[in-house]
Amino acid sequence: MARSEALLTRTVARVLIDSPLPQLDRLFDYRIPPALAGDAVPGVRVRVPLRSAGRVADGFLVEVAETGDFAGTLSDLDSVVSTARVLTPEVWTLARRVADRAAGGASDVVRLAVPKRQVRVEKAWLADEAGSQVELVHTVDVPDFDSSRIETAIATGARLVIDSVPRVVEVPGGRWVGHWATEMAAAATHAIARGGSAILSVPDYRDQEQLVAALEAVLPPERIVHLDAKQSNPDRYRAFLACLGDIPLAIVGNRSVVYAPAKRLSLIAVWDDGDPLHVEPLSPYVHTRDAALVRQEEQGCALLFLGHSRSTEVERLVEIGWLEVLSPQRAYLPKVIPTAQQPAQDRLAAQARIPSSAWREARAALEHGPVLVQVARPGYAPRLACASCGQSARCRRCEGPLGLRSARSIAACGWCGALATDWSCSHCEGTMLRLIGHTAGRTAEDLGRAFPGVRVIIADGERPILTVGAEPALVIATRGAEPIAAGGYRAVLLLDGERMVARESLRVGEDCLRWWSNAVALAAPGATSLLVGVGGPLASALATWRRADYVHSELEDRRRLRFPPAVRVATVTGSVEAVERAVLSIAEIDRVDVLGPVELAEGGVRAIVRFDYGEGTAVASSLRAEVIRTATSRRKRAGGGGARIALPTLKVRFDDALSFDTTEQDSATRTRG
DNA sequence: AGCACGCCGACT
DNA sequence: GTCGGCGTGCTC
Repeated sequence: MARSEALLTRTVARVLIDSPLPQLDRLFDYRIPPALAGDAVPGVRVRVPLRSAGRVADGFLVEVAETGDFAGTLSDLDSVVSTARVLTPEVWTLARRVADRAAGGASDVVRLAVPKRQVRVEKAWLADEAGSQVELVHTVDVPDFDSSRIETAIATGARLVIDSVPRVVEVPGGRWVGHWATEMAAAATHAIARGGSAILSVPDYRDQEQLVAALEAVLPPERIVHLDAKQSNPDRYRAFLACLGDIPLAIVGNRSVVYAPAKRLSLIAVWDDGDPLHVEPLSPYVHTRDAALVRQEEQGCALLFLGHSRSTEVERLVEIGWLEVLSPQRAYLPKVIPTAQQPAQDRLAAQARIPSSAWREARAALEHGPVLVQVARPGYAPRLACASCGQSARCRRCEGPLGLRSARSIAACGWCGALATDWSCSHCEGTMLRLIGHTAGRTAEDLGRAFPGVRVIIADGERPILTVGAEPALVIATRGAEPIAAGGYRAVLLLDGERMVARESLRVGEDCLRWWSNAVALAAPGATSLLVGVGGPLASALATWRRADYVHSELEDRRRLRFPPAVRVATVTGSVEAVERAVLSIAEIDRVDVLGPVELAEGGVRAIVRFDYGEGTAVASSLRAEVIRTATSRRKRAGGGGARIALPTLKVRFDDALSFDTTEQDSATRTRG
């Protein structure tokens, strides 16, 4: 009796409206009419009236309460769309926290977390209540690692960085995969054997294929579920609903899999967090790494970052003690030799610009099996450099890259907008600037001709190839699109290092190290990798395989210059007045500094705001308030004549890895290959 | 976004 | 007198 009375008083439904509008990004209270009391439970999809009768909006019922915080009279819930409780409390909390951290809307995150409803799929799932029988799962030791460390991590909810073994291995079924995939799969068996689920996030489908192959070797098929963008809507929804069931699963997918409604989540593992595909391209642009960190904190599950190299973000977390490093039990040192750009003796090799030592090495290796040639992607934007020493031209004030807004204009800083009027080179004191254009890419035909009589395989974005056999072949691949060779490559040639290093980006160093390390990890044991035309600390970091030392010093530089990830950044874009007000709203916060604003070619301006991690909450909530204010109050932009263009409203983007780069090139070509 | 409310110009 | 223009503001 007391129970039904309690039920009767709990008649307020708190609802998240499914809308991208920032001013609707909060909970709305509705009365639950008695007829809906049974179905109106947290997590279900609902329809609610909004503003006026007749107008209904979709939403999610987030909680049921006795009283709301709304003073006026409540409207009635219109209907409960279905009894499936698709927005679990954990995922709701995660979405809210992640959105707040990025000054975005929770429903934008929920839209990534909960796929579009598929009525047929949902009905079938609701009808199939009887839990199917499941096989017992046996744990598998994490190869080459102290498995007890990973077991303990999963039991205690620890956070680890795993230096993956740079090898390829054969899994039952004859598939060759990266060793990292077997590491991740083995960790998942430990989570599932303890009765918990594992979320495994990889940047792209090529990685996913390897991981699924590794999982199939150690788990029964009904324990593996994938959730990714390439699936059809019904498949995706079916996989999503499967996560809600009682059976612990290995849930595999790309970036948005971190929001999967995993039952009793005990592990999140992220492969290669430095890959830009881990950045969500939709607002609020949350990185897999950040969502995973928030979710780990919230749910106390274990968190693993696996990679062949380390991002500066992960390095920072290691240095502040948030992550612990786990290395293989014995050191795997791939043989990497940096070679100078000396001309080849062979005429055809010289024409293809392959140094003689590299050519000899490849020639010999081709007797025994496949050889990988990694090349850069075509086409980088031109940059400004010192005319005498060739070093990239940097702003005297903030170290930003100089660029030309138009062909005849004066050089200006891409970050702070300062004009480079009396520029002089910080390396050689030269005062003349020169525009460096693209270097003609070496064609695959040129490369093939240098090795007459050898089969040539080309792998890039247009010609994706996942695997090649063990027989001799010259495999020419753009970075990131390298196929896996059965048994590993007999030699690896990293040809375009010089061009990759010349890319105008804050992240060049760590990116190059990641591209090269991932290619080197495809070599057979004992095979040589040659890094052509690159010297200095980057080359020696690769040759000594002490990549963490390099990333450490890179992070030191960023600290000195107050660049991310030593600090956090937010880009604020919009009309002059809107950006001005937004910047003003955070001016009082400690140690906030502003670069710019600079004018944008598309109209409007952009400022970059820098702040310490500790001030993130304050900065995000102030900027969010400004976004809501600009969206609500109609901008009256008379201007006299009536040139009232649809001015860009205020946009805020946190932690954009590219915000310090002038070449937006890579944002357009972010997909691999 | 939509949609209502509100406060000034030319209409039966 | 009032019908309707769109600038302004709110949505439980």
